[in-house]
Amino acid sequence: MTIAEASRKYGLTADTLRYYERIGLLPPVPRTKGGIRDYDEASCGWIELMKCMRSAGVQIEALIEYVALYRQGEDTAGQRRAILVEQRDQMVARMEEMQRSLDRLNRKIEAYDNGSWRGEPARGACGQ
Amino acid sequence: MTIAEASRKYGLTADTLRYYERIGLLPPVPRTKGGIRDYDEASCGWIELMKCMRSAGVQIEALIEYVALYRQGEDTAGQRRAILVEQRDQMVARMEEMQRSLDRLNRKIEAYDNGSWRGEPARGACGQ
DNA sequence: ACTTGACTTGGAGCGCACTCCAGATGCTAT
DNA sequence: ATAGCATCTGGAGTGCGCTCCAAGTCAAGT
Repeated sequence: MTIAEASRKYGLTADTLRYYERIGLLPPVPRTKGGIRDYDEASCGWIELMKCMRSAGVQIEALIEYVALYRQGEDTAGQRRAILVEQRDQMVARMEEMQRSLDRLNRKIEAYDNGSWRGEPARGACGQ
Repeated sequence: MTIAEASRKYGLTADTLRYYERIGLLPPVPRTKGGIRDYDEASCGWIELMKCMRSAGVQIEALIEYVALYRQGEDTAGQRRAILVEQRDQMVARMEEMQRSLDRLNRKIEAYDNGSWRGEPARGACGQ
C-alpha cells in the first residue's frame, strides 16, 4: 500500500505519516527496491493504534518510547506494559475531570432553561 | 485581589491571566486608580469557569464568543445557551471516543498479562 | 526514450496557546 | 523622597504538532 492509500485509509496526510515515522511514533515502514514506502498490515496496525491513542490524548513521548521498546525486542514487554498502565491511569483521570466539566456545563444549560442564568459565572463551581 | 494572588489561587501564571483577558476569554478585570488589576468575585468566577472548560477541551473560540455575547447583554442568552449545548455535545462525543480508546488500552494491557502480546499492534482494532 | 505524476528527502514555515521581555509606572516601607 | 518590588503594556519568542516546499528520484503509460 502506498503512502497515498494509507493516507486515505486513515485520514492522516502523507506528510503526517512521514512525520510520525521520522519521530519514531511509527516503526520504519518497509520499502520497495526504489525506496518507496509500502505499508503492510503491521504498519497499518501501528497507524491505527497511534491514531486511536493520539486522539484520546495519550502523550506522544510515551508512544515514541513504547515503539522504541517494542523495537528492542521481547524482553521489554514489562516496560511497555508499564507505559500502557500509566497512560491508562492518566486517561481515566482526564475522563473524570471531563465528567466534572460536563456536569457543570449541564448545570449551566439547565440554569439557562430556568431563566436563572443572570449573574453569569454560576456560583456552583466546577470542582466543588 | 492582585494578579499574583489570582495566579496562585488558580494555578495560572499572571501572563496567562493577562493573555486570557487580552483575547477576550475573560471579560475586562476591574482596575485600581493606578490601573492595576483587582480581581473581584465575578472575575474569579470567570477564571474558574474558563479553567474548567479549557481543561475539558472546549474550543477557545467558542468561549471567547460566549464572553462577547455575555458582555452584549441579557438578550443574547439564547445564543449563549446554544454555544453551551454545542460544546456539551462535542464533549460527550470526545468522551465516547476516549472510552473506546480506553477499552482498547485495557485490552492491550490484558494481552500483556496473558503473555499473548506478541505481534504487536493487536488485531482487535480501536473502533471495530 | 520521454512524459507525467506520485514519491523521496531535508529543511523551512505555520498556528496555537502561551511565555518571556523591556521599559515604564504604581505601591509600600523606611 | 527614594529604594525596591509588583504590575503595567506592546511586542517578540517558544515549543508542539504538524504542514508545506524545493529539488530530485521512481514508475507506469505511450
